[in-house]
Amino acid sequence: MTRRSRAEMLEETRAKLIDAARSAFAEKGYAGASMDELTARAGLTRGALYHHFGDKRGLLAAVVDRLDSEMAARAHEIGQRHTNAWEGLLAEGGAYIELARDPEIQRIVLLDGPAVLGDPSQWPSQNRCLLATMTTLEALTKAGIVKPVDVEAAARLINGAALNAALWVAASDDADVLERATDAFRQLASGLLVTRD
Amino acid sequence: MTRRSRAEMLEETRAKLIDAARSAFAEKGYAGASMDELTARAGLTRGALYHHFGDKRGLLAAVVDRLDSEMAARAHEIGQRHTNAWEGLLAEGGAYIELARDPEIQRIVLLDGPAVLGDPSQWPSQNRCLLATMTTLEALTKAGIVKPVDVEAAARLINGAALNAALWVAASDDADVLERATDAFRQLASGLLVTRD
DNA sequence: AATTTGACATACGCAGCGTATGCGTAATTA
DNA sequence: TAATTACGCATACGCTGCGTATGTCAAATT
Repeated sequence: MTRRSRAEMLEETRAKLIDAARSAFAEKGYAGASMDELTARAGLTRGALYHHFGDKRGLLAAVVDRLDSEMAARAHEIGQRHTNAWEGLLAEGGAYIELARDPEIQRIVLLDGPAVLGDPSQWPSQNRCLLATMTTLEALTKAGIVKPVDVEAAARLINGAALNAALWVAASDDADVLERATDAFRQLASGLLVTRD
Repeated sequence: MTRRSRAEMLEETRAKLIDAARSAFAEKGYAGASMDELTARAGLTRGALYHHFGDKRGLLAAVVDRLDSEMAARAHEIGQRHTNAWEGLLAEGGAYIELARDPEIQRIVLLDGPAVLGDPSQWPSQNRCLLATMTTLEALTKAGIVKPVDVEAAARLINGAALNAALWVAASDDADVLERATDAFRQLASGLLVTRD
């Protein structure tokens, strides 16, 4: 049996709670998820929860922060794969659309998150996805590929469009909706280009 | 004293409840609003509420439907003011951004609505805003001003971008953010044009 | 005039959150 | 190493608030 320090145990408990909350929130939604059941499933009680996260909201914030990081990392990595920077931006947007098809991300980050925590752009996670897009856009303007635009504004609109599209894609069973959404996304984004297509 | 038929009373009660719910949801949020307090403020009890709307969710749906209609009407009317159809579309988008600055619309339609009722595109109101945008886009493509695009997909992305921008504008105190958002919106939308600017 | 319908009020039960409190073990100090 | 403190977590309690079952009375129907 490995000896475990107190700090290690603490981290493990936090992780167990976040994991349990992640599935519970995804399955039942934030309001529908019971803290009693959630903590019990993690082999703990509500006591642990309030000790670490203050309240139910705090737990959601922690879960959202986790998911937000994972999304940004994956999308940015996909964008990096492209040697062509412009194609990279498009791929990044497409990645958001695909990522947001994940039921966990939809329910927690896109639906319950904003309602409970308020506007995403004010989240302490600083909306890493947004920052990633801004970085990419910045590089594209400096390279003269994209018109000199307000980078933050453009990034927000692009992300908003992509995430909204994702909700649409996810809600419809039609298989070709994903393609329709990505196509339209490319067309819209081309509005930022210096030269067309 | 005017004589009132039973049907008139019914409509009046519904209206009183919807009005009360509208302010309550806007002020405290959906979860934070108490049905007891809400109905009492309207001079009624929860009995009336469950009789007319089934449950709390049903009441929210009714309120959202109301707001959705109002938004679509106002935005479309603003769009119609322009003789130039393309400028009309841009104005319509701009109108959404401005409309969504209304705290009631933000909180109820943009934040709580999706969380409680699910993806807006599945709402029974059929998202009148979306339909309005689609109609405008359809006309523009037929006129050869806009590239032949998937109208529904494009409309969804445009609306998503606009509504997201609105959340941003509302959350920041900066006065010039509204202008930055609308400018970026125009640039993005120009991606749909056959010829540039 | 008798009966039915329907719009609301009243009453009840139960789930679930937050807080106050208690307990035991690991860290700290001497 | 013995005594004390700190802290991670469990237990216990009260309160709010939703949904439902039931009651009531006036309007509509016959």
